[in-house]
Amino acid sequence: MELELAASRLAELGHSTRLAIFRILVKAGRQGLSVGDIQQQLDIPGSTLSHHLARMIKVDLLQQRREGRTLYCQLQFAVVEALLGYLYAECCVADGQPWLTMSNLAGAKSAC
Amino acid sequence: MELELAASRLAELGHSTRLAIFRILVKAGRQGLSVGDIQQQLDIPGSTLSHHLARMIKVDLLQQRREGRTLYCQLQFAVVEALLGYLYAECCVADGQPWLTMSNLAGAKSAC
DNA sequence: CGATTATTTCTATAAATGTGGAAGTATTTT
DNA sequence: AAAATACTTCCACATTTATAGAAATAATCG
Repeated sequence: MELELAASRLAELGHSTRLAIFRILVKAGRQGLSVGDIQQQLDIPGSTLSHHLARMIKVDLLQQRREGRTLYCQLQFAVVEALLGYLYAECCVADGQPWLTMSNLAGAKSAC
Repeated sequence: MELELAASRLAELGHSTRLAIFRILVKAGRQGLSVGDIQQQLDIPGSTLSHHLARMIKVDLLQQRREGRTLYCQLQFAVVEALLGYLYAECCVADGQPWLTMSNLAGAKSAC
């Protein structure tokens, strides 16, 4: 992933409402969650939510699929993985040696 | 790190100029790099660069230290680590099992 | 078909952001 | 002390973004 694309995706994650959506959708897993359910969890107007979802879709962070009159949002897990991979790659080497190691992350990750 | 703080930091990384600064400063390591050197690498007006640096400083992504008339910028590596750790933690579990594994990341990381 | 549900698109508006020239500040040099 | 260097702050302006009500679209139900 090139810098411009990574930046545009990070920018979308860089908003509290959208980061909250991201969290909800990670938890929801591959099958996703309906817009209405997301709205209920966030308690924001539909048009506002729709705006944020559209932005995330635009940069491929998520997808929607329709089932009847319900729209389900699913995270594009591969894209998220690529984005984190990009960041991680950027953080590979500082002072001539890896500074962000797997175990550093594992430490942070252990909190979950 | 709470959601609001993480979002504000992601937002700062979510701009191509600032993400470029981030890359440069990772490479520069702990001792950092002067504003002038960053400016030379990016080829942008000083006032614009200063604006972006100020934003990154505001969310603790970087620090400045003065040496004579030169200001050195250093990444706050611990903060970056915490931010990535937060993201990883959020990505821990999907569909009742870990989906972003260390080896997934290692794959992405191997590109560097 | 008309009503209901689910969600988006339209529209307006306020606030934040990005950009860069010009002027100002800090520090060193001569 | 004046000049030079290294930046920042101030300012103005254009663009983007966030928010949310109202109207429109899509799909199902009675």
